[in-house]
Amino acid sequence: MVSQTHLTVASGDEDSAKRHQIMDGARRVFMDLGFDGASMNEIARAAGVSKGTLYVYFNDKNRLFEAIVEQESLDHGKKAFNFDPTLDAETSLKAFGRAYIEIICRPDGGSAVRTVMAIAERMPDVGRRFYDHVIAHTMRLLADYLGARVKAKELAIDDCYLAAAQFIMMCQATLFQPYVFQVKPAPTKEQIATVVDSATRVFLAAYRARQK
Amino acid sequence: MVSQTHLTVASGDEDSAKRHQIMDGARRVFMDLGFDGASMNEIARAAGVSKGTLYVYFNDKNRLFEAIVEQESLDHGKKAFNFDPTLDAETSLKAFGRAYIEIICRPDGGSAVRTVMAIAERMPDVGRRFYDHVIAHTMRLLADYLGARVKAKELAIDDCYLAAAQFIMMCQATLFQPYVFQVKPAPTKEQIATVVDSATRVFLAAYRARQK
Amino acid sequence: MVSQTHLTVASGDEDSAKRHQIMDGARRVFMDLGFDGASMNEIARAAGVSKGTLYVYFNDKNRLFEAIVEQESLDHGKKAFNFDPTLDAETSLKAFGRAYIEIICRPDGGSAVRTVMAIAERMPDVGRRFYDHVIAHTMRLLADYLGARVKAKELAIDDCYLAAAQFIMMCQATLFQPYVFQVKPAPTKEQIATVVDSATRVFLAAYRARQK
Amino acid sequence: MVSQTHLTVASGDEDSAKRHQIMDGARRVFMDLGFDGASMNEIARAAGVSKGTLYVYFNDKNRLFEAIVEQESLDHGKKAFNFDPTLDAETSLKAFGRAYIEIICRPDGGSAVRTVMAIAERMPDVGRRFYDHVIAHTMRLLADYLGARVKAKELAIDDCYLAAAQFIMMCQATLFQPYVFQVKPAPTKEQIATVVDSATRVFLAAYRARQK
DNA sequence: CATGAATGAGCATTCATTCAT
DNA sequence: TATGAATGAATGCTCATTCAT
Repeated sequence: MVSQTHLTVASGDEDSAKRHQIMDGARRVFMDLGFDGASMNEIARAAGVSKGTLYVYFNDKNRLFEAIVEQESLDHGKKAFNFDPTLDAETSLKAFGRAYIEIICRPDGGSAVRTVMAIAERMPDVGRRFYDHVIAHTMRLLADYLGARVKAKELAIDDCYLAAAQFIMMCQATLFQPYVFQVKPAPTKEQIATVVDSATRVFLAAYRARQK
Repeated sequence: MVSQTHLTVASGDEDSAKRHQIMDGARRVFMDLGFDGASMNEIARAAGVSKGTLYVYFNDKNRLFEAIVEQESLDHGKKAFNFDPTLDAETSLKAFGRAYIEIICRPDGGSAVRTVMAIAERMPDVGRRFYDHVIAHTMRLLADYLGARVKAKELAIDDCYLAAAQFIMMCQATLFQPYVFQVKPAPTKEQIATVVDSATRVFLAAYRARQK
Repeated sequence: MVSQTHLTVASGDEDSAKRHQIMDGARRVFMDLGFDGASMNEIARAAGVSKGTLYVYFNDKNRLFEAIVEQESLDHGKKAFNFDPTLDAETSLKAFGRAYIEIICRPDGGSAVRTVMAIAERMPDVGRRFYDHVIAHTMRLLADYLGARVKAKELAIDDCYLAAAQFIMMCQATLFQPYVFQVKPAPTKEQIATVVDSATRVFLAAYRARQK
Repeated sequence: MVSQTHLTVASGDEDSAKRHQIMDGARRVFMDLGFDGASMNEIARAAGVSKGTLYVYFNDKNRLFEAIVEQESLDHGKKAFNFDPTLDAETSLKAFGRAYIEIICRPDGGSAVRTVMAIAERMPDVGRRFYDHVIAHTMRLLADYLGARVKAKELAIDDCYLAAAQFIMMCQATLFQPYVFQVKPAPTKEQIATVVDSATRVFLAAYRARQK
């Protein structure tokens, strides 16, 4: 039995409906307005609970924010980018690239990155954990896959983690930054396909094992 | 009662010494603490002027912030990454890549990206202009250089802007995000060299024109 | 819907075990932290009941506090400082003085005085009743005893109530105020003896009947 | 030049008119309602300034309260109970006793004792300093005077400090406690005279040197 | 033009109280 | 009857902004 709030152990557990309701409202407000821009008043309104109730479930604004980022991280981590190590690189990279960009360029995806990045200086732990769970985690998954393809002699890569990062970054080219800086709306599937395909081409040109 | 001194132009010029003094102080505070974290009090202290004086030169906090981002954009734009279109790609790309990463991963450089990104949802114009002047501008410069090298038959590229973006993104791989999420300090020159060299290799593997 | 359980008498009796349980917890919290410093939450915890139950037995915080002060008064009043009107003054005064100081300088005794005094301006009735039941009551007991000794020709006193007050106040000299202002801890039995003995000496020097 | 507030050094010094204005308003509210009962809003209203201004002159509510108690202590300490060591005891004691009771039973005087006593448990330093500057200080003055009269062979006292405390406490008999518990209004001069005269009589009966 | 004292709306947080279960 | 989740008014405090000097 995990007692998570200090005084009044709030209705049931970490998984109470109210708790979810609060986190849902808070996520929207935090992601839209940033940590400082979001007021507990507005969060309460968005969540459809009273201000007091917020504090029954979360000790303070920081803790509420951290809980949301943590949740976001877990959700993200669960999106298993099902890498099949026996599948060929071109197919896998394209599929992964599309899925990845679709996630981070969805309203909430981008906002989470932006929101956490914004607060990282003042809440380094939050930044660190988010980076590790969301960004580095994905890179590690991809790196592992690449390692498998190296073993399978399809690819020739020295530093698989660096290569994974390169691929992920290339997939974002011309898509993520305009989106996060509010220059363009979320990219269409076609735009994503174009960029991811190009990234895949470049990647394979450099890293495909030269067959004899 | 005739109001003459309303718009941005206040006492004297846009270029008065006081104005610069204020902007210098404000830049430091904004970049360190973010828009919301920066208080006008602290800005006044950092700038060495009184709080009232701030409002003589800038109508409000937003305008002061916008002026600083604008200035930052211009400064950045002036950093002509002197591309010599006659120089070969490998040399040019490596030189550019290193200079670029050193800039965006310098404490203040990174903070500007982070700070503007953080506020982009609430101040879309600021985000847009920053993106255009700083990020897209650099990509266009690189794209133009790449175009020249295509013309010179050294490179074979369909979409030079996309290619430019790919290169710039690859240069950031494993460097910029850990830095901006406070996971790692600013990268050393050696780390930068390693990543940029690898990006260059990948890039050229894909885009070097096949000599007959 | 007939509301039956509104006034002070709730579940069962004024003397129900729950009621006592609540008052015991509340007394500790109120005396430690003062009226404003005590929160109903903490009182509920100290009493081992839920917050809601507090309101079943007491209409509100004020009423709970009043009930406790009343109880305290009654308890205090019951501490019959068994004056034997046939006993000689010196013995009786010393015994009474020691007992009295030990009571008001015990952590809880002093806290009650302090706590009630603190709130007296905002809850004059509470102050009045406490003064009457606790302080004046004791003075009257002592005054009555002194009256008996006057009748017995041992003492010569015009205003026995004033004399009683004088003795009681003298007993507190250098003991009660440092204690209540947190300058010194509760006095030891030796310190009490010294001060009470001195008070008795002064008192008798002034009020002992001059024997023919 | 004493800089007393941290950021904006408030208008001039510790003695600025505004500061006094705030303290005057705050004193009334604190003494009437106690520390917890007084809200900064009400204090601002009573002082005729805005809430923000309160915080320009005092870091927080505690500091404002402490400043007032300190001021009260100083004021009290300055009330030199001009003891002339050559004057006879009866005259001096009566004069002192009346002056003393008039002070501590004046609306504000009594409230200060009550207010400080009430908070002493949570702000021990405040209690200690008040006790030392106000209560013990006066006792020391009287004790010194008594010492002089002992030297002059008018009085015979072992422990002058204890004797001083006894006299001061006796003067309060039937006056201070009913007043502070809101049972009676501040005593009249006649009531004070009666009690002080009686205290003096008792005191001298015990402590007058026996002339041969 | 420059100042900095003053403002008051806004913030995060607490807590006495209510009420469905 | 007893609970404890939920409430929302009130609190201490901050800070962008104004304005008399």
